[in-house]
Amino acid sequence: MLDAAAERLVAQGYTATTLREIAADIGIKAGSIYHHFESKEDLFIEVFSRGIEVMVDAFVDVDTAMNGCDREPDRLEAHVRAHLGALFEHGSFTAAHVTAFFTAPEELRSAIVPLRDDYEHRWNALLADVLPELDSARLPIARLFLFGAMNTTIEWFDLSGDLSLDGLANLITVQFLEGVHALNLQRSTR
Amino acid sequence: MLDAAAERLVAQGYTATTLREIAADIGIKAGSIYHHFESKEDLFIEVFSRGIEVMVDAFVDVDTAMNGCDREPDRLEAHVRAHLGALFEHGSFTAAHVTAFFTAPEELRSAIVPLRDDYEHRWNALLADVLPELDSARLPIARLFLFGAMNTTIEWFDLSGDLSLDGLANLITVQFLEGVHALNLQRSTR
DNA sequence: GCACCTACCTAACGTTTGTTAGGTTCGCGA
DNA sequence: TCGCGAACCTAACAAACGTTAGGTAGGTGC
Repeated sequence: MLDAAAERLVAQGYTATTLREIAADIGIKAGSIYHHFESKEDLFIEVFSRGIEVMVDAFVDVDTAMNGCDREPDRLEAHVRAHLGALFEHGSFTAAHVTAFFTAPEELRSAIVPLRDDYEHRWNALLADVLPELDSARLPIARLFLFGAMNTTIEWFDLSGDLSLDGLANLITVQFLEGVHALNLQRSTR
Repeated sequence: MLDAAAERLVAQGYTATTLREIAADIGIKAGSIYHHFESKEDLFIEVFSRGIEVMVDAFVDVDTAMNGCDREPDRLEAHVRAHLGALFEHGSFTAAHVTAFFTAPEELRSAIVPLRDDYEHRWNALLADVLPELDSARLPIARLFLFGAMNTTIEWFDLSGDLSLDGLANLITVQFLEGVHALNLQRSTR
């Protein structure tokens, strides 16, 4: 049922997704949803929360697996790969979150924001490690750049195409890192 | 009226934007909208179309202004600046297009796709000039990268902040170009 | 065998939506 | 001055929405 809700979210956004559709997808009637959730808002809070949980879990997994790694670029690439994995390989929750979060009403969003902040803080800490030359003002911008590059892939990347998720993660990581380095060079030589 | 519709689109998406709201914003009643447009779909087709027109106009302007320019990176940066300008400086049409296009029903989208294709082709041609070393398979991916970087700025960039639009355009262009160069180096030395 | 809970259903409610038919106001051209 | 069309209004329509109250089938524990 949560899966069905997430898939509808990806395809149609919050307002256009009706409880009757979700119910029909799993073979029950709309009223029965209220046996499991108090409201439409409640249901989608759960969906969006799981979307972040999937991302955070993937992040933590990489952190522990990469514990002894001393090559920072490799650590970053592993995390990029994990984020893309959350988007494409672990159901529709993360994809629903990334595409439909801003289509949800404000009251719902504010309930989710703390979870989002947690995930963003983890990335800020990671980027501060990988790119120690970046001052604290530029760091969030760099993160937003990277998030933009990763999250817009859901609009065009095809899992069954020529490019693999590993390849895509490498592409994004290299392009991001070299881009940031180039910006630093440009600034310091001016 | 089109402006009001565009602003509502940015804030709420397609389905959540009602004709009564738009009418109230400009001081008329919902029924009166049908004197100017045949349907809600028709109204928003016009909004989305203008969103692209603004981008295409900005693109063409740069093309003519930069006619005698032989430094390709500068040409690219000017186009990036123009795209960002369309997003932030020429009303809400382009912003509405970029944020809400995927929240619109499929029938409406398919009416707009040809216009989108036209704009994408212009960018493909531009990138083919600026990055002649890129083969035709990688070129659309590079464009999607760049579009992702530019379009996600509407979610966080603040016109009244420290960073100017010129500065942002330079940031994105340098980061993009150097990233692509680095990828090519990595490939050719393997 | 009885009570009870979970999971679902039916049927309706009030509201809001896009849309329409018919009427009013106002300004311009002949 | 008359006619006409553009711009807008009122009032309602059917459909769809989230939501609720009350009822039913089946399994579990005592």
